[in-house]
Parts: sequence; C-alpha cells; structure tokens
Amino acid sequence: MVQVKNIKELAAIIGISATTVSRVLNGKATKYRISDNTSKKVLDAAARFNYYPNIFARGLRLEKTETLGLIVPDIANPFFASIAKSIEFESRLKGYSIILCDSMDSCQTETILLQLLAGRKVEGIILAPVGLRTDHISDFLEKGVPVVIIDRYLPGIQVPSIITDNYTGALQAVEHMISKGHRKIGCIQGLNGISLNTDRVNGYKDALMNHNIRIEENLIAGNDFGEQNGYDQTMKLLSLRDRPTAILALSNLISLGIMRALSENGLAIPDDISLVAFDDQPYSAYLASPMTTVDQPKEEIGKRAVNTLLDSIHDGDTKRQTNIMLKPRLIVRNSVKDIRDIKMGS
Amino acid sequence: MVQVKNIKELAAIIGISATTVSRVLNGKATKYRISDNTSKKVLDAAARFNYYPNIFARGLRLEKTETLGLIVPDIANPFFASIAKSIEFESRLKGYSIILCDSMDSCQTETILLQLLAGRKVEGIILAPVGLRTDHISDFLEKGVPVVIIDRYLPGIQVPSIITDNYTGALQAVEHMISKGHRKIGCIQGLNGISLNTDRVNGYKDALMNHNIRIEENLIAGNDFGEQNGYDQTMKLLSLRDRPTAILALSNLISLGIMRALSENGLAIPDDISLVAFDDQPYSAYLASPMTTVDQPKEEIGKRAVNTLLDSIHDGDTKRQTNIMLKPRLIVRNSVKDIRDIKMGS
DNA sequence: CTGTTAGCGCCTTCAT
DNA sequence: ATGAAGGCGCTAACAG
Repeated sequence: MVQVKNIKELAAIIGISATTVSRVLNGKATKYRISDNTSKKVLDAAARFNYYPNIFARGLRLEKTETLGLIVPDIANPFFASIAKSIEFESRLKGYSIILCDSMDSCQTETILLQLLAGRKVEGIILAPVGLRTDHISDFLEKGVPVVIIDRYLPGIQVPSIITDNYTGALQAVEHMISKGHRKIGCIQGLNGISLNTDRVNGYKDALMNHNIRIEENLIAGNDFGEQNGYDQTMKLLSLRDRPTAILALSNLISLGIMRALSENGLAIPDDISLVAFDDQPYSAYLASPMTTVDQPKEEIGKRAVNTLLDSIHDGDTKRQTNIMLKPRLIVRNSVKDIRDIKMGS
Repeated sequence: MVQVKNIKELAAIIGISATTVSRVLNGKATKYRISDNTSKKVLDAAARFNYYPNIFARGLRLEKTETLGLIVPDIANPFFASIAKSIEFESRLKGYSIILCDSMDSCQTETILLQLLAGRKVEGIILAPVGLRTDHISDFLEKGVPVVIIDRYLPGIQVPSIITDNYTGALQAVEHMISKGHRKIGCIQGLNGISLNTDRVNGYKDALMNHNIRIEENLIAGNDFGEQNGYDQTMKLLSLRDRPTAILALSNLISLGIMRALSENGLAIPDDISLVAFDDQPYSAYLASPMTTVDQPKEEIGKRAVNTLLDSIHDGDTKRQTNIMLKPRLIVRNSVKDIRDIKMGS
C-alpha cells in the first residue's frame, strides 16, 4: 500500500503547491475558484497515495482536535456503558472521537481527569460527576473548556446538564406499588445530597403523600449507590418489627444487594416482598421474577449530551445553562405483588 | 487561576530561554547539567502558572501521542465494558489515554475505525475483532501501527493476542454437567469459524468424548453470539423429540435468549433444564436460579493487552507473535441439576 | 486561479 | 551551564 506522508509530498507528485492541495482537501475549492481539473487531480492523488492529514499539525494550527472527553464513574456499570456507546456513536457521526476516562467513583480522580483532558486539548467534556463536591468542577469551568454534565444536575453551577426526570420516575414507581395495595414501602437510596438522589426521594415521598400515606423516615435508608448498601439496608429494613411490603431501589446496584439479602433470608420476590428498581438492564427481564424497573433513556441522554456539547463548542459559549430533562419509563414486569385483597398487617 | 500558554511565555517570566525550560520539564536537567537553582525556578514557575505542554506541538515534533485506540464490538456488553475499564486504568498508569471506538459488530465499521485511529496517530491499537474476515486487519498491519488482538486468536496473522483458554473453559463446564449426570447436552454457539467459538466447541466435544458420550451434531446449533440466536436455537432444541437435559451457552447474550425461550415455554432452570453460560456477569448470581458460568479474567486481559501493546510500541516491533492464554474459572452456582439418581429418558 | 510565506508550540542540533 | 535556530505538517494571510 503506497502511502504519502504529507501534503508537500503529495503536492510535489502532482506538481502544484501545498496550499492548493490543502484547499481542495478542505473543500474550499470553490471558494478559491480552483479549476475542476486541478481539484480532480488532487482528489485522485490523495486517494491513490492514501493521504491522511497529520492531525497534530492540524490541531496545532487550528486549535481544533475533533476530540471529546468522557468521564464516567464506572464504565463497567451497564448504565454508563450504554450511555458511552451512544456518545461514541453520535460523536463519530459528527466527526469527533472520544477519549474515555473512568473516575472510579473518586472525586480526586475526577479532578485529575478533568485536567488531563484539558491537557489533551479535547474540545469539550461530557462528565458524569461523582460525590458531593462540585468546586473542582466550577474551578475547571474557568478554563473555558465546554462541559456538559449528565446523570446529575449541579445546582448553582452554570453548566448545561442532561438528566432524567428522576422525580417522576420515582413517583410513577411508587404510584405503581400503591396501586397494587402497598402502603408500607421502603426506599433504599444512594448518596444523599445529590440532585439525582434527592429528586428520587422527593418523588417517592410525594407519591405517598398523594395517597395520604404517612412518610416514615426509618423506611428511607442508605447513603450509597453500591451493592453493599443495598444489602445492608435491606437487612436493616427486614429487622424492623413492622416490615415494609415493598422496596424501591434507587439504583440497579442497590437492587442487586437487595436481592442478595432477600435470598439469604429465604425471601422471594414478589411473594414475600415487592421490588422496583431504577435503571433497566438487559437481564432485568430474566431474574427470579422479572423486575419492574424505571428505565432511563440512555441512548437519548448520550445523543443530547453530544449535541449540547457541540453546540457550546461552536457557540464558544462555555456557560450556557441548558438543562434538558428526559422522561423515564416504568417497565412493569413481575416484581410487585398485588396485595389488595389481603388483610393488611405483617 | 493563572495559566501560561506556552513554554516561551514561561521562559520570559523567569527570564531564561525556552530551551532550558523544555529541558528541565522533560527531566533532562542533569543530562544538560542545568543548575539546581535554575531547575527549581522552572519547576516552581510551571506549577505556579499552571503550565501544560501543548500536546499537539509535542506530538508533531516527537511523533508520540501517548494515546492508544480501543475497538470493541459493543461497549454496552458488560464483558467488553469490564475489559475497557481495565484497559483504561492500566493505560492511565502508564501515561496513556485511550480513544474508545465501538465497531457495532460490523466488520466494515471496524475497518473504518482502524483507519480513523491511525489517522489520529494513536501509538497502538487494542482490537476485539468482529466477524470472519481478517484481511482488513493484515492489510492494516502493513502500516506499522502496533496492534494487539483480544478475545480472539487470528490464525495466520502475525500479531500478538490475549485470549482466554476457551477450550478448557468449555471442557470444564461440560465435565461439570456430566458429573451431575447429564449426557444429552446441547451447545448453542456463536459465529462459526472464529477461534473463540471453535475452541469452545472443541472443549465441549472433547469433554463428551472423554466420557464416551456420542457427539450429536444436531445438538450443536447456532451461528451468532447474540440474544436472538440463543432464543431461536433453544426453540429448536426444545422441539427435538429427544430433548437435551442441559445446554451450554457460548456467550452471555446467548444465555439471555435461552432464558427467554425457556420462560416462554414454562420451563425452569435447573428443574426442567440445566444451563451453563460463558462470561460471568454481576447479575449472574441473582437470576431465577443463580447461574453457573465460565468466567474470563477480564481485568487480567485488559492489563496484559496494554502491557503487550506498550512492549511492541517500545520495541518498534509490530509483528511479534506473543500469544497469551489466560485461565478461565468455572463458577459453580445453581443452574445445573443433579440428575444422577433419576432414570434417564425424556 | 495559484503560489509564497509565516507561524502554531515543541524539542533537538549546534554553538558557545 | 545555557541559548539560538530550524523544522515537524498544516493552513491562513498576503500576493499576484
């Protein structure tokens, strides 16, 4: 395979200047009124000699890298993996590549990664943030690198975000449980204090309130999106003298922990206890009993994130505040038991 | 936050030449016998003024980009997502970033992606290949960009690969089923003709042969690693007058399809039919019955892939042939029924 | 319609 | 122990 290494070489082969070659290759032939003949010769030669522009020379010159950064807390989490897939696809469509970074649920790593990506001159960053601190993010925004936040909403920070309507998702989930006769519903939550979690808890509470069910604070437990927290809190809920008949899991990892705890206690879903979890997964349908879930529009989140980011990049407006809220979808399967005709009580 | 934009600016601030600054920043202070005093001043100023070298200027000059490409068939598949996580982590440790590409199970996309990454001047590529064709890969190798293949072995191509010992994995899985009394065991396979699949099928066959069980070709079915194939082939196996008592699924997606088909037919695992699947997943333990799986050392695969690639990069030896084969692990749970004391027959 | 020139920020050779 | 100069490959400004 013949391969020419730069524009000069190519130009020499055709016998014209590098400038003209550059112009044709950048689609500026008409603008500079280059003859069709010359144009054609350039295009042919470029194809024949496998010419590809050196991206570094171009990046240096134009300060455009056609690269985006993506930071997620855990790429092995299918939720983020699906979003990453969508982001990669949409970016490629638009001529961008993505540098993938995994912050490993560490705020410190996240900070380093942000710097690293800026150093690599990405044109923008899509960030699924971790933890409670946000000052490193607002600091970073000062640099002028456009950022789009996904999965979360960062109050008080001027930055676009793409989120799911978590409030409505939780509301619908709990409404569903209530409609099946449940009144004592536990809620195992993730990291307290972040919008994602707060919104879901509020949805949970409002659903109860809408049906005049008293909110019991000891039924709202936990402080981490991980599996272990799901396990621990379930154990705690089960030890209550007046057990909940249903549990809302605020993440899919939490639901895994719940299932582990339940199974260790010889309890079956939905016969002994009902469950609805956030984040649908490919396997959700194949569990002991197919799980009712709150599905987030992962593909749409990725697509919107890329397009919003590209918009900020092209506007040069780093601080625009577009918040896009996407609708979740309650997928009803078989993890909530209908207990309407059963006497209440333990 | 003060930020200096290039080496020249920084040099001007200190009042020395850019050359000296560059030397200090590249750790060549001793080599050029630069005074400790000057060295210190440079380091301090660089930190104070947040100097980061422009990666494009450096890439242009050094032809080193500290970037690796990763191409996977489907990043939303937890198997590849886990490997990606490991690759990202290991790369970062070594000072490399990774550009993530999803070939969407398309050989054509894979070819394009290979070109794209070469155009982006990645120093090397980790590729989980798709499909049966390999000529685009051998063509690509001519370019001199180091490549490491994961998940598969490409016979006849001079390229390092990191794979799991699929033969042994399948062998152990089937030995396990046989030890529980199964003799009529179906095997739903993925894409025929690729090493990954062939090795697993051979392991399956040899396990049967070791126990003098006749190999029935109609029990070995399918030609795709996807969920639908798992479903279709299960339907076919179930329609056999002499049904298998157990099935080996050659991918986790296939096992999802199997579960769907089984559930539609009102069949339970392991009571009505037993199942072992390749690729352990976080949820495997929480299924209707916890699934026995053949787990691949995903973290190790990623780590080895990065280090092998880095070795080829530093050697400048594109065509070395290191094939690393890692041991799988059979995780025994509860999806294989013990039928030893039961009369054989349908 | 096409070419010449200069410079993006960096590192290395050569010079001192 | 430090600097000056040149060039990596590209494109935009300027010049015809």
